[in-house]
Amino acid sequence: MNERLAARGFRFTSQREHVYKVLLQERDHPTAEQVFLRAKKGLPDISMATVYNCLDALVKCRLAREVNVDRTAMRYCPNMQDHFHFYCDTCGGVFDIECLAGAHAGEFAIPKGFAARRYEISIHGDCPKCSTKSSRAKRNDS
Amino acid sequence: MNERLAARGFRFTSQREHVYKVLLQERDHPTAEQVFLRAKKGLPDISMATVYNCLDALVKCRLAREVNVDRTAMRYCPNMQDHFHFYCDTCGGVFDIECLAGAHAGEFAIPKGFAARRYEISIHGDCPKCSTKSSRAKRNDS
DNA sequence: CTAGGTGCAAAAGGTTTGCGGTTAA
DNA sequence: TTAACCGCAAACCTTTTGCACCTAG
Repeated sequence: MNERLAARGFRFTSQREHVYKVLLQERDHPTAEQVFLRAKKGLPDISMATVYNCLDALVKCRLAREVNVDRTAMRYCPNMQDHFHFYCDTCGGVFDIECLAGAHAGEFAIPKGFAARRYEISIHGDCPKCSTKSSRAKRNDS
Repeated sequence: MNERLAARGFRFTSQREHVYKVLLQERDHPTAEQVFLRAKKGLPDISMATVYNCLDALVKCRLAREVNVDRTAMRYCPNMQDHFHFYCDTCGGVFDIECLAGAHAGEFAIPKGFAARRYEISIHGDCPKCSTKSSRAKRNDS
């Protein structure tokens, strides 16, 4: 990662290294706060601001992506392959969904004149664990 | 809209009526604050909290949708037909994109066990106005 | 040596909440 | 009549910023 940081003019610091390691360790799309709590185990003096700074640096040098779900806290994802996300309505988990390469560009009726640069697809529903649970429980929801 | 509100146990109030009218009037996906400013013209004493309450009621009784762009303020959209959004990177505008009915369900390699309930597709790029402007200007961006 | 990074605390931006008074049904 | 709603202000949560000190290059 040193080269990646350097390529964009960022310095290599122990905090950035550690935050990246934390991100790679448990690929569950943690929020900044979750990263902060995990990072503190190895680097007890790290601050929230530094975690944000480190995550920002990782995003800028393309070692991580930001993942947005509704208005909840930003989540971070070190999977840089082209992929989408599945959001579980029940447990709140975020799962990577592989993207069938280049399959989408022509799919939408984008009116003339719009210059599309980036697609983002989110799929909401129940993850395998929660979908078997809820079909067993047959719970009544709002 | 009275029936729609009543159907979900909401009362019909002048504030809710007015906020809905404001939303229909200018379909540019305004933020709560923009709705607030526009609503004040007709209802000078309305408060931000009430605007949030009204928008929330409209969303809950399916007269409006919430539209999320990155981490900016929530936007509101009274177009209840199935559609996606195009976000202009240059002017920040949000545009409705018609959805080719049911065209997407099979497109993604969703692993077995995931129960998809809702798809959300955002397309980022330049709107017609900005894309002609930028091709004329040939500006160097970050 | 020094530009950039760190940690802290305080502020910002968007949204939600608690509360006393008001109103639709 | 009364539960729901309103307006206000204060709280809340996530993210950003200002600043003094520190450190990688």
